[in-house]
Amino acid sequence: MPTPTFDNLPEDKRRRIADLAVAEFASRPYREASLNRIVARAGIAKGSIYQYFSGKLDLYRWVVTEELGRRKREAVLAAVPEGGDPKDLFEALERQYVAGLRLFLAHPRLARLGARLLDPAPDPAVRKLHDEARRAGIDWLRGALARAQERGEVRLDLDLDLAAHMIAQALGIGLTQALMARLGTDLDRFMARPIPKEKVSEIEVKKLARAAVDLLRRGVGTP
Amino acid sequence: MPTPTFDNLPEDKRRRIADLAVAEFASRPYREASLNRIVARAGIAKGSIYQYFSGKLDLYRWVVTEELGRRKREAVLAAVPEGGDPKDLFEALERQYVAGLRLFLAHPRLARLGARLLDPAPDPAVRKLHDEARRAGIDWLRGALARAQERGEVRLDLDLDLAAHMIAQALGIGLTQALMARLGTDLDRFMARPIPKEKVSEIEVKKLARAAVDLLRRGVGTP
Amino acid sequence: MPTPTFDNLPEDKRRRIADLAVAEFASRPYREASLNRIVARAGIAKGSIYQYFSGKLDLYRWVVTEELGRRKREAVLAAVPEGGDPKDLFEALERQYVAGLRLFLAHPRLARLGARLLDPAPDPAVRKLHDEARRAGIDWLRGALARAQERGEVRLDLDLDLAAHMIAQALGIGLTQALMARLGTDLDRFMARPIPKEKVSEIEVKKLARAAVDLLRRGVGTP
Amino acid sequence: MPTPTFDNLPEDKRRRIADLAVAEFASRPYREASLNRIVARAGIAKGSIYQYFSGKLDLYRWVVTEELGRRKREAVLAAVPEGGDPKDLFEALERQYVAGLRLFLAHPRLARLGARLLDPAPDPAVRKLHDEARRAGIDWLRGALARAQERGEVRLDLDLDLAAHMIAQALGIGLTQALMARLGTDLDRFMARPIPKEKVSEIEVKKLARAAVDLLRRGVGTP
DNA sequence: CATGAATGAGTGTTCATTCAT
DNA sequence: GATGAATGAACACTCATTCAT
Repeated sequence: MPTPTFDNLPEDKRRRIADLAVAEFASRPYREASLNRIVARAGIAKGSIYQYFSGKLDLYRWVVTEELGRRKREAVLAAVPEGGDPKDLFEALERQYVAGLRLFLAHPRLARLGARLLDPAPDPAVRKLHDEARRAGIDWLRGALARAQERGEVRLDLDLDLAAHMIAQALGIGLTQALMARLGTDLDRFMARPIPKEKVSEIEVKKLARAAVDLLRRGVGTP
Repeated sequence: MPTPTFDNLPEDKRRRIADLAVAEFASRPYREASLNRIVARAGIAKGSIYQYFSGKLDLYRWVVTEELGRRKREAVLAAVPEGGDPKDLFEALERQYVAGLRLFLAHPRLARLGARLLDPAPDPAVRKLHDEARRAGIDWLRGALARAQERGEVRLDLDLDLAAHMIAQALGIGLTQALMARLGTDLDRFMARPIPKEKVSEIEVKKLARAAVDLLRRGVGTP
Repeated sequence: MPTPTFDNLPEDKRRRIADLAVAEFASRPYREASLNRIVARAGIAKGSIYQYFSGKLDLYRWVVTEELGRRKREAVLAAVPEGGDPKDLFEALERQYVAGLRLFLAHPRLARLGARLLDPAPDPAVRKLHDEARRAGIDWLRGALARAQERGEVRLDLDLDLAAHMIAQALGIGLTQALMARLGTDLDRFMARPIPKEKVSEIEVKKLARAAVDLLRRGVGTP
Repeated sequence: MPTPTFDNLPEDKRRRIADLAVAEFASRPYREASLNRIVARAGIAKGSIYQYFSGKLDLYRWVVTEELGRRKREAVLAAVPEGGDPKDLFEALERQYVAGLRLFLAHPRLARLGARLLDPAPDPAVRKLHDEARRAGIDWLRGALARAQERGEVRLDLDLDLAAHMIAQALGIGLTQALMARLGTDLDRFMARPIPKEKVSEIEVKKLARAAVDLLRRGVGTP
């Protein structure tokens, strides 16, 4: 976690460092990501990054928890206002995935970083971090499914564990990949030429999220 | 692809090298995987690996296509005999995933390698390899869905593209992760202490595959 | 020097090896030239080259003395018949340089190899070889100058040693470079796309040799 | 080009590295020159050289342009004061070559490096560097000849291109080789036991340069 | 508090040569 | 006589981290 020194940094410097770190860790697995590149691009001294964080791992941990989490929350909040409370789990999930896809379109690097966070890492400390993130996602989803089951929205014979794992993958990565395919590109080309910001995509996004959640509703919902 | 030199190697030496290569590439992303480690563990000279393959990429390509492909095919074939032709897409998928989970239990490293094959790589050549593998999987699945749709097994209003992407993720990674969770372990701990080879798992495996495909059938099948 | 084994080789195999060796040693300084490349391109076994020559140095020595020498002699002989004996040193030199330029145009690799033979080499054995070749050239030229001096074709106050060194360089490399410049190309581009074989060059070659020797005649000839 | 880090180095360390780099690149063609050797002799860590230069090519480029150029300029300046403006091209050339020979006697490695700079290199980037250096020398010489021609110092029917190429070779390499021969040694033996710094050589040098330029004057000068 | 020089282990790759078959 | 597998030293280059200033 960042030292007070980092927190006291001028806002723009702090932002620059954070953004470059996100970009670096998004573009390569942990080990291959390079502090050298980050400090060089940020225009700060090599030693300085060690004044802000205790090392590479510390910076990474901050980036994938605090920074990524904060921006995810912002994205979800920004998407909430449209209509009151969701009427069931599926509507809630739909909203969430719309928010996720929008975040992805606007800040593909964050989405990429989120995806990296899920795959297994050779380094034990990093692996632990990733495992925890993955587990947290699954746990939240299973909890949501359980509560929906109690409300009668989800069929009683569903294997919640299994469903949580499948849904997490299907809607986490599967959905964004489907969106990429629909836009006739792929994740990497999209990241290279970031945001056409077309209106089309907004409609597309909603349609996609709806179709995905529809598939889900049939699969796990009460008949 | 391997040189004749490699093909002419004594069977046990060739196997040792192949297995160590699988293990190395399974345990780390391409860039971090180390030829040094492979040759050291294989007890061969550094230069020798270049007698067998034209370089790291060549070895990797062989490992993830030929070697991984061969053992996948073997696993699927071994699982076929149980009962005649599958009666529909869902039964076919169920068999396939049973075979996949068995392969995973017996050779977790291969499964891991298969998973690595799906995530994006910084190196362009490697990325291309991964992209092709991913695309091939998706394409096969979409084709299967389309044929099933014609046979009336899949509802007509289904977005095949979206479904293919979601199913690929849900059943590829999601399923094995669910299995790990069920066994009270995770991928890495499982790999470290490889095969309890419990009978339980065989039953578990079938139940899991059935439940997963059931979810699928409701989600995409004709009502 | 080649073993009897090499001499007994079928003509075409021997030629193939010789030509590829010339090409390789022409394209890179000794140390960088690769036996691996030669045997690979010749389609012979790695060990075979050691049946023909005692090692890299031996092959190189043969290539730059026997092989290069033989082809130079052939070129000079081919150029002789035009007109009887040369009437003085300058006419003799002119003929020789015409022959040299023609050889260069027809077989740039040989010329290149000849040039490489002149520059200093880090390896002591190779350096010795180069030194001897250079010295031989200089000595021949000084001898020719001395004889011409006795015949009254060269002024008596000329520093023969100095003149020999200067002429060797000026007409050896300088002349071919001037030719390249005239053809609007350079040595490397010319070697890559070898022989336009234009008639123009024949005239150009004679004009160039004549102009060069004219310069020489004024510089060192009797007034 | 060197990083600020290199420029900020203590003078003696910087000089040590520069001199060792000159020595290394002078003694071997680019590819064979070894950064390992340089750092080992300089007593610095392998990584340090990459703090000073972006890589081998960068170091080489600096050595053959900045470092070699600077010392050449110094040598020429040091030779200037003797007598006012040169009265014609030939006197100018004579002065220049005296300066060159002196530089060579005092710092044979620099001269050697300069010679290496002229011969063709397998590596494209290095070749480009060498080509440019060679072309610059030829162009300067042709320009000087053209201007002298206008002043009536050079005969009008001279082929300037040809002459420039020949003179460049004759006086560049040919002259120093003649000097070596005169001193009864050769370039490599001379470099190994560097500077007898005999007074003889000063006289010898002037005589040699004069004789060479005399040859030139007759060859290209107006009758 | 910022700086930036120094480090040394690590990477993939190429090479000439040997020698048992 | 031909083969081709094995070798290990050498190469340029990158990296996270330390620490004196």
